[in-house]
Amino acid sequence: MRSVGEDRTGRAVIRDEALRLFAARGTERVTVRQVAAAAGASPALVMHHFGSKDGLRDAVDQHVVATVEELIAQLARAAPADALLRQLPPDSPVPEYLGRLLVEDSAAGQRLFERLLGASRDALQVMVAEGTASSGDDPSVRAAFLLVNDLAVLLLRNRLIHALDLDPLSADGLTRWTGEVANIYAEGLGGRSSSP
Amino acid sequence: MRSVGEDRTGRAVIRDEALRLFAARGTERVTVRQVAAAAGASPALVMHHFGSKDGLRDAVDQHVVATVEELIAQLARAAPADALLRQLPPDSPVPEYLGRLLVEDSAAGQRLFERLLGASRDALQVMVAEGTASSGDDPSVRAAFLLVNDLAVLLLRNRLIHALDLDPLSADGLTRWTGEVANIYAEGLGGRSSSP
DNA sequence: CTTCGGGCTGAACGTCTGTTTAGTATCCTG
DNA sequence: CAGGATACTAAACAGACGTTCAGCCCGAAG
Repeated sequence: MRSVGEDRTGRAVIRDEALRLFAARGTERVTVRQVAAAAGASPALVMHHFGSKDGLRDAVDQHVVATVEELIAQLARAAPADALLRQLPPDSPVPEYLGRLLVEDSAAGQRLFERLLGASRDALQVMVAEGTASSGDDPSVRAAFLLVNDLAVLLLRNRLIHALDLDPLSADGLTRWTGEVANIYAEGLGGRSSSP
Repeated sequence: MRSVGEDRTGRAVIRDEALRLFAARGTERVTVRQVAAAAGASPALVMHHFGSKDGLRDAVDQHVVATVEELIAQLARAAPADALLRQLPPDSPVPEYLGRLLVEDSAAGQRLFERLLGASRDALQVMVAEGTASSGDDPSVRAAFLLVNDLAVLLLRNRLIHALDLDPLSADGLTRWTGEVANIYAEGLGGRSSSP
């Protein structure tokens, strides 16, 4: 099955194609046969490697979570979550899959969210120590607010692309978005514009 | 099929039960047979009233969109989107369904998002006119940011419930959440606590 | 009373699903 | 070279799915 120039194992090819399809259409709307066809394999091979469709989904989950953990580890501290995404190729299916993972009621998604919330808490504490932020009346809620604001862009990316004609995860979009966010976080909604 | 004290039509019962199930599990994971059973009817009756499962989903979409439009209309101007949700019963399936509607790639969801973005723009302009906010360097992005921050709570509600042990849509949760948000919007992240 | 039409049902249909099975080719290992 | 694991396939299976169909029940209209 593997084509000549291909260095991934057949298992990895199937996993990657599943990731692409799951991200684009959602797990439920993608069949094992479609994954197999996209990977140039037979449905039975998918079962051979992953045991079941659930097993395939678990493997994709695990792969995406590992990718995200790696990104978090690279930017150890105080880096805005948006910046993480610059490290992914612009057509990566990871952000969209991540969105689905976080919205669905899966154990993997809940675990990941709690991990991210911890990272958000840490980042906030660093900023407090640096004097660039206050921890607010309710530090847990403040950290959660900062996190979900970053994640919202992921979850509503397609809505924003069509409504604003701007992909908030493109280079241009990221600049405009984070610019406005930094502005608000610095001085609140009332703050004078940075270019008055 | 209608029970004695029931004043809804059979059609409405099916639509409401479908809304409940779709909100909880997602459209794909709910079968026509499950909706029919929940409504105390036969699968064939669902088809009789809605033509197809897609027709049922369209009817639910339309009903939810109408509910939301009504809420928007009631609080004509400058009210935080969170406050809208106080008007719904605490166990209403509408917020969760709304979240799914906005995340999925449906035309209805896109239309609704654009409507909400318009409302957010209007609210921001009102605040600017009142002098309680600046329109920022990029008013469109600023309005979008404010909107998706409100929507993020909807989309990640279940994650927050489990991670913080706090439902941001409960009375208590809404107070804590909006308190922190108001704090940040008023003075930015660096602003001194409101109860020092 | 008859007729009509909408609410409603049980049973079936064809299709698609995830999965199993039995078997072939390929490659490493001893 | 023997032999056993591993990668892989075609074909079939059982069940669930959305949907269709023929017909029942019952209140309203003529």
